[in-house]
Amino acid sequence: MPETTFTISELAREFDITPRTIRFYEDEGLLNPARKGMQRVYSKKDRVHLKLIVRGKRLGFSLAESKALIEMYDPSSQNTDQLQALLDAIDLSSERLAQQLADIQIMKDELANAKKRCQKAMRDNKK
Amino acid sequence: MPETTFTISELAREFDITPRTIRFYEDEGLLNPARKGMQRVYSKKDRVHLKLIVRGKRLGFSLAESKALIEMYDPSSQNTDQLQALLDAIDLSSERLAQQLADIQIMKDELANAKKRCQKAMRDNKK
DNA sequence: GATTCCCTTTACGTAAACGTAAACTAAGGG
DNA sequence: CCCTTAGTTTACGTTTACGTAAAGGGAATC
Repeated sequence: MPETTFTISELAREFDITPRTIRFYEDEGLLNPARKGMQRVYSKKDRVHLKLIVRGKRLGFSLAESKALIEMYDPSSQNTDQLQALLDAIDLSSERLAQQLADIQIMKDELANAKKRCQKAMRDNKK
Repeated sequence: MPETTFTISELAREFDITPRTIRFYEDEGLLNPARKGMQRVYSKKDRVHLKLIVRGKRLGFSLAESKALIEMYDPSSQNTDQLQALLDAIDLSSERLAQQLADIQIMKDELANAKKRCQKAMRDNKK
């Protein structure tokens, strides 16, 4: 059976962040680990949420945005208005990702050009 | 002949930021507009740089990173060591973009799933 | 039983990226 | 000549996302 719970430092190591950071995410309402006495005990679900936060950070998402993403995970037990708001939020996030995809394509092209110019400059330097 | 220079408020409108923000980028060394008396006069090149900054922001780049990207634009007049450092920086940025590309793909899938669950929950609510 | 870890809370500090307000200048219109 | 409309500098304020002590609890190990 694979490990089913995690300590704070295990997760910190895995995601290359500090325990302080993980506790901060909890303060901000993005995580809700169980407790065994005083100590936090993280479930697989908590780990999934943390993974989402870290991935969001790489894409420039604020913690508030990542929090919204986490809340998209369990749409049950919501009334119709909330569900509609969720759908709208999902569409908004999708648009943002599409924009980022386009931005990345442009940047990749520009970096490729920069690389060529750079290599040319190096050749010119040699002579 | 298309417009060849721009005022600060023109650029602010175009990129949906404030003049304060543009001046701040100048303070940080990311822009170097000409002056006509006291007023800043932005060239097409300045505009390209600003566009790069704004795109970088959408991808979560810090201003320091965007500054580095701008400096990749003109690799001439650099010695060999600097050029090698530039090439390394370009490769690093490319890796980062590749990671972001993968992150976006995962997020898109997850959002699609969330959307399905959400729509299902709405159907269940109706009944 | 003292040391060593790993965990905890509380709280002040900090860097980045601007926002906001004050006080001023310079150009153009009525 | 006054007013309005950009633009300018200077400077302090604010939010986000943590960093960094300080002070301590609890279990294991020497």
